[in-house]
Amino acid sequence: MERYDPHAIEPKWQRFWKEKGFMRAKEEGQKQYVLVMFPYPSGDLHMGHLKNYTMGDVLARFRRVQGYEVLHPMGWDAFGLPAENAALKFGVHPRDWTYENIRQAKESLELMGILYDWDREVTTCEPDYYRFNQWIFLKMWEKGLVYRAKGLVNWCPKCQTVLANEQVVEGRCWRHPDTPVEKRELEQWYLRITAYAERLLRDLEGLRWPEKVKAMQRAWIGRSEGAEIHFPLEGREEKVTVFTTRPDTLFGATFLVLAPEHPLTLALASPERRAEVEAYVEASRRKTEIERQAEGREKTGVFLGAYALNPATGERIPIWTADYVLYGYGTGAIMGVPGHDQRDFEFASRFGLPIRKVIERPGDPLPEPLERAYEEPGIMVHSGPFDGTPSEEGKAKVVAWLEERGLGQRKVTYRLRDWLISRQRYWGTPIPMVHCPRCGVVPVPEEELPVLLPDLKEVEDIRPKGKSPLEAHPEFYETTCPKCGGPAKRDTDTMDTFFDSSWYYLRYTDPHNEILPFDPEKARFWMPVDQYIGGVEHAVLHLLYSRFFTKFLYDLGLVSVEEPFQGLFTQGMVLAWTDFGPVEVKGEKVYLPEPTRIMLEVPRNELTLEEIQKMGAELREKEGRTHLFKPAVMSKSKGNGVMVGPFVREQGADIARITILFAAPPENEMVWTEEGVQGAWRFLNRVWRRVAEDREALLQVTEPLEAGNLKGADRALYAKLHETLKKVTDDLEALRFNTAIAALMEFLNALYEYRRENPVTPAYRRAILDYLRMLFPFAPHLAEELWHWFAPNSLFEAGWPELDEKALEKEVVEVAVQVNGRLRGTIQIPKDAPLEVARAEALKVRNVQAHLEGKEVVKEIYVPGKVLNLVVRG
RNA sequence: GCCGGGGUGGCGGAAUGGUAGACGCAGCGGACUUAAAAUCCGCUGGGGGGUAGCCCCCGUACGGGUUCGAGUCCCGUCCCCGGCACCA
Repeated sequence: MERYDPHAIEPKWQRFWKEKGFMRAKEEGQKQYVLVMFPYPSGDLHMGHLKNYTMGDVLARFRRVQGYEVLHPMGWDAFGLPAENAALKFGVHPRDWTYENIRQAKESLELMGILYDWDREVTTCEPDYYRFNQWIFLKMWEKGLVYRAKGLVNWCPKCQTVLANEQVVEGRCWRHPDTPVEKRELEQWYLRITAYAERLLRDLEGLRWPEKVKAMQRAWIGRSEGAEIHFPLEGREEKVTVFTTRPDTLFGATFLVLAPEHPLTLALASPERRAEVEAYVEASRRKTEIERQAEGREKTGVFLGAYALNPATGERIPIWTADYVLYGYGTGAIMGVPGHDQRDFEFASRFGLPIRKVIERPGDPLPEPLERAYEEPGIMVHSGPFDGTPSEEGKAKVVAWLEERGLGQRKVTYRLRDWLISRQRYWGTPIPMVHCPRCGVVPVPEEELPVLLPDLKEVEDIRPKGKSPLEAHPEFYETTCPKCGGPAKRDTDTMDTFFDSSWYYLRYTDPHNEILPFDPEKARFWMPVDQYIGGVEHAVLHLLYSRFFTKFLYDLGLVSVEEPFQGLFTQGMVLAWTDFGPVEVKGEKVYLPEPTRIMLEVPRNELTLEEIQKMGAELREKEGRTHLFKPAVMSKSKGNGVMVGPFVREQGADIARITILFAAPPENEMVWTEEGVQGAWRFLNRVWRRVAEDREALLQVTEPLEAGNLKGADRALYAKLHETLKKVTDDLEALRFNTAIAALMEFLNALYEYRRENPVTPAYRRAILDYLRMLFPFAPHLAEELWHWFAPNSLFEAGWPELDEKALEKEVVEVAVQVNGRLRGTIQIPKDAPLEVARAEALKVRNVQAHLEGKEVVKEIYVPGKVLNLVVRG
């Protein structure tokens, strides 16, 4: 008998599938769009990268054999900083570096047996693609969704470019977690995503997405209902408008606070206070987000020397500026209600401002003076005509009162900001705009697209310098104005690469279209993506932007759906045991040569054994020394990645696939281990041997299977086959790959058990062949090889086994017998046996008898096929 | 602090309100082998009892509750992971 040798069979079937084009997608029949977030091509791939694509491949194959037309495409998010950085480091052009990486990645994907419709490959750095970035940008411009504005923006000193709000994480650059983001005053391009805030929020409801991701998007959009209230100024015509969610506390507003950046802050400062106010504004502008946070929550601020009037009480109240008020939210100004907002309370306490109670706690009156702000609902007091009103009702009543007098109005505010898309970098899509000294900003006419990214040959040309590298290239920016024909200058910034990835899934539906980004009819056929698979790190980046783009294109009539991704699955990461270096162990303490921050808030170089255990780490001997090992996310920098090429060449693609899929539920983290690989190998080898040992006998079975007339072991095997089929099918539908494989292992055990006692029969033959069909999505090479021993066609053509519902109906079932809810035995009875039969059978069980001894049965609960519970007394 | 998700053997993890621990890893015992590997068979939550077939008790973070019956539902508490965080 031949041995299972993955190396001998895998390349053969990979070539076969490719030649046959089983994954070529056609617009006919029932469709399934299976999509995995396309990668940034960064080099050789390790198993951490491959988990996603393996999951997508399993699902795509499953859908294909189920009979769907499946769109399972792949492409490359090819613009971006790493290519430039590599160019700077190695002196190679970003394009060459990118394409070499794409070549390597493709090779890894093919080695794993992951099949795509490569005719639809999309690479975002190609002019054929990015010309439509420019096209979409111009359409947005036409619709008023693109604008240029000057303001304080986030600047990453490492990237040497501005960032969108979504790309700032805890005050730091998302790509450089060690680098605080600075603020700069710049004029930049924005997309008006805020115009879609309400729809982006509302349409989350219907999506089959993880609750976690929906919650993150909701929080990011940050809708809140309240009111804008206008406070007249003392001695001036203008008013200060504030936003509040608590109009019911208006009578308790004893001061106003403007954000330092608010235009009125400097304008309102009195001559005596001016210097101090200016200094405060200047200081807060210089502070990074990180520095602000480092100061703790200690409130700072200065009095402007100006006063406003509380529109409800007519009271004269002071106006301050403080950096706890954010310019970007609401109106950038608040009314200070220290009695009922803890932040205002702290501010008022620090600066001696009056604190007034205007909401009373029902049943348990608040102490006076207040010890802290009372923020819960209550009854309005000291509020003139509103006294006695419950505060929740008071909100609407106060707003109505204000509206009647023209002092304010109801208002819904969002935290979402417009998307800053300019980037001062080379390797991206040029922004198709021209600056004309006479006509101002003029869009490049559609027929002149694409605005080509010039091919900069010198590394120094690419290096970011705090402004766009293209700024140094007159051959690029010198142009004529499309409107007046006079000399003009092209915009030299490039687009955020998230623009590229915001519509790539639409390009797959029609990747070669030269006139439009895609044919609306083709998009209509394929959209929406039925199952999207990717990392949770894009919860408020790519996934939000893509939803925005889809809605925009929907409004243009180009897409028929308002939401791009019906189903979303966020997979867990792949970890590997990682050597964190030698350590010294003394008693209960472990000493590291350098301070570490693995799992610690503060870096330390001393750990206790208990801490090590708690963080899931281990001490292992290596070359005569003790090393600290701990599972860590596979990454190039840690050098702990199991590389695809070498692994597949030594062990095999199917083994890698099973290892990844079986180790843990796909949404969880998984640790790649040698034991896991061993287990996968054992499983597949067992499949091989089961089939190989019976190969000749199976070929000799010619009589057809009569499912209705099976007896004994054959009948049991057939029933188990269909139970397994149901389980595997359901699990695949829900992407529960680990339990699907567990069911396949269980059935394999049943096949071994069967053959210990029984010959090869038609029922057994059917079980083996259907088994291979079920195994196909998971371990396609092995399944295809074994299948071909018995059949001339491919498993792609064999289809998914049809479920025989009748086989699931057991005639004899095992029923648990409980006495007072505790298991005391089991009985075998016909499926539909009445209570009398079940009771009679149960009473024959000795252990049940023992527990009924001398007791009276007062109640019998019988769930046919499940349980008989005898409730006794005495 | 707020929001989301969790807490089940030595480990990864299974369980539509109905026999907790499927499947696998690790471990233990046996067969085969000169030996090892591989493979095959068996055992494997904790405690106790019995010559044995087996039986009993405890057990899904903790405390209550609903129910004939709770890992699953409800209330409260603790802990862990992830996200957000001066958003008025």
